[in-house]
Amino acid sequence: MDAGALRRRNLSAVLELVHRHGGVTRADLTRALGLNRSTIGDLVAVLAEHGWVDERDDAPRSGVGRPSPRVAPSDTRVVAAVNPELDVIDVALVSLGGQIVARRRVALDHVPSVAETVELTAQTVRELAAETPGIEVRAVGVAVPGLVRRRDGQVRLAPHLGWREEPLAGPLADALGMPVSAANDAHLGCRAEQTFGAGVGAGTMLYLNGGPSGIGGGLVVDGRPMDGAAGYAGELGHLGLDPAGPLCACGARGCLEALAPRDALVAAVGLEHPDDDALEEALVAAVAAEDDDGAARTEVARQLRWLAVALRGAVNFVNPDRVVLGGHLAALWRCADDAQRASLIADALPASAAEVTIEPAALGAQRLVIGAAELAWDALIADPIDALTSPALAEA
Amino acid sequence: MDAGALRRRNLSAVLELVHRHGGVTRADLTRALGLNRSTIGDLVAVLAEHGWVDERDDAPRSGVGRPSPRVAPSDTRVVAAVNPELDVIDVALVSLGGQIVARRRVALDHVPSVAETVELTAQTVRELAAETPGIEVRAVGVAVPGLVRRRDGQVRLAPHLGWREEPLAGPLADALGMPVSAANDAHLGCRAEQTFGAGVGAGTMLYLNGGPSGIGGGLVVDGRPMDGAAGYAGELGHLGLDPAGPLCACGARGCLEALAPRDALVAAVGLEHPDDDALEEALVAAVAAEDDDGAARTEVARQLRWLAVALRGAVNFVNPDRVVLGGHLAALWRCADDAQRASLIADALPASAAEVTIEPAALGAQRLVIGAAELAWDALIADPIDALTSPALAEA
DNA sequence: ATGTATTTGTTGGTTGACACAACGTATCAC
DNA sequence: GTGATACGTTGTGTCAACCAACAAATACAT
Repeated sequence: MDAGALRRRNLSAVLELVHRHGGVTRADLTRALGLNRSTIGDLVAVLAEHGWVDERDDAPRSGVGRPSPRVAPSDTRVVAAVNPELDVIDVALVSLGGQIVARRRVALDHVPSVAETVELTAQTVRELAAETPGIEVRAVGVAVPGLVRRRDGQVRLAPHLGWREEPLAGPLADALGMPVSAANDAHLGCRAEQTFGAGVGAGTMLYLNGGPSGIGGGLVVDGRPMDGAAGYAGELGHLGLDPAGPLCACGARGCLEALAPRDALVAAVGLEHPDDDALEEALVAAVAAEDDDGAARTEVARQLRWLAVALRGAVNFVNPDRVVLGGHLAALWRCADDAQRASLIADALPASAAEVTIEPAALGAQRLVIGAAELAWDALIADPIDALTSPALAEA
Repeated sequence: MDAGALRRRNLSAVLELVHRHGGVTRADLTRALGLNRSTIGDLVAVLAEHGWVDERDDAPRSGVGRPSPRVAPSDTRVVAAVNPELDVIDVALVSLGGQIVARRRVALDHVPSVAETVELTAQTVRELAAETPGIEVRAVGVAVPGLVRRRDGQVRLAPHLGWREEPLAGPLADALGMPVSAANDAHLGCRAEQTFGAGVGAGTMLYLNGGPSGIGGGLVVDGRPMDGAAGYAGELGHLGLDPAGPLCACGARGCLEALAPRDALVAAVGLEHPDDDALEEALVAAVAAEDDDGAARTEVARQLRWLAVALRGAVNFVNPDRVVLGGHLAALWRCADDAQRASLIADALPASAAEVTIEPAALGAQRLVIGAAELAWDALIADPIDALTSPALAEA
């Protein structure tokens, strides 16, 4: 590691702190990084000069002494976040600090092909960029509902979209002329919750998300999101819990995903195609109702029991300090009573269970685009020097 | 990160390479670290001056050009590795590079208390150090058969030894006057296999070890051993696989550990208290025998099926590129036929299963002391500058 | 055997990043 | 207002790594 790498590392550390906190004072930076005031001033000056951060005088006064200026993310340096789904392509521009500065949901009347997705995405990103004067898009992150190979952004299998072995990041990078990364949507939901949601401050975090197409998740180890060998880590839906259980889409029996399906909850409350908020509301109401016939309450209790078995194994396995539940698993959590909540990790080894807190996801519908933006920011934050001179999609 | 930290980091990187490879040429170091020849020369000179490495002229000639001297670990700088067990305390001195330079197994006629363990260990370390002229012991690592809190080396629960909430690292550090770390034995077996055994080169590795007291394990993420929030990660024996299964010692039903116990294999081959090698030999023979009555073969097949369920879930969860099996699980692997071996991950998601290789552990009976030594080396390698001036237990 | 190409170690000077100390400035408490 | 506190700024110092030139040691070709 040479001196240049040292500079890069420190710039990266400053940028990361500004990103995670959405703005910090220079005094905070000196304390957090242990560097000299003059060095921090130098680092911030470099970043400000290139337009990555702005220095403002709006920091809250914290006590006696000369006030320290706030180093705030610039809203002219953004990444694009993309989330293709069944009937919509969700595109957003996200600034340092995780703020969504522009967003457009492109409605579709059919399930998009990869080629269509690439074209519509590129077009939408260009349009959004053109609408905001002075903005520069520097990278793209894509959240795909399926298995994505991290190193080249190849979609291995997205059953929902009918995609199989389709290159995605490459063509989109060609179309937009900037780096593109892609990853699994649940992974990126985990990223988002970790950075800005219910996982802030967690060291080792387990994230489980329940959606219409199954249960996915992510794992954070020592504050770093874990990808696994190829980027498929976190598929918690396919823990085998019961050899006598129902057949799962994956071909095995008794997967968590088959034992606690979202569909069953939807059916129990008698709704059609509710979003997560509507499902949660209906479930909480149904469980709370005294005159409930019991279908919802029974199904909730049943799914909670299986969730407990899965969590017992997973908590023993990775010893997390936080577990975050999203999608319909968050709905289960919200309508569980205290005894049910306690039972979720009651059977885990006491030493591991003692240090873990369970929380519902906090970011709601913005989770995936924020997570995708995190993915795009990764490389830029890790190597700000290269990014300073890299090509950008400037305003038209 | 200041310039001093840069120096520390580079010294650490050199030391780590020398450690992992048991000696490398200076030319290798320049290539691996991307530093200038003169810088490498300087770094090596510092380490050699303080006695951590030796420069020798015995490097294999690799081609034209001036030969590069080999930077080899010195065998005078060692750490102590300790493994208390039911009837023995295993103590070894291990040099950089993982070479055991001295070892003594202190036999006991009863299960030792923590106080006895501390005293016997301290005494044995001092004796071993006194036997070898010029040797300096700089740190201690302890492999404990139980749950150990990493940050302070407190034994939470070691049922085998009857220890519960016993401080261990602190008293031993006081007795020997040097830093002491302690961790779970399966964790450290994982460390050893990762660094010097079947896990060399793996990025994400899953390690499962089967022993008389249950099934433990460890997880390596991006080349770094994962501890979890408090150091209890890797307890793979308590994945819940069958709600109708037998009761486990942990209180839950259908844990892997209860479904694939070592005892059942021992009983099937009719041995009494065999070590792992004897068990493996007997199992392989029993399964291979044509006139086998089937007890061993049936039990092996049954355990392999449960192991497959556990591996399916774990492989889907963490997407490893390598799975290493130790203890009686290695014996299972060795006597499995090709179809059985393939079935171990046949049910995992194809994308994840495609990249994983399964291997039996390679290090045998030295695994735990080597792993414990790795633990002790950690801090020294991470911060060689401090270690240069730290107190040492020199020869008497 | 001799010369040439190749690779590496060594040396002295240069560069770059951060630390340090002194000073200027802004706020708070009294 | 005055002192205390905290912080930014500036010029100088220090340390680690780089670089270029040279020397040394080997392989290979003739």
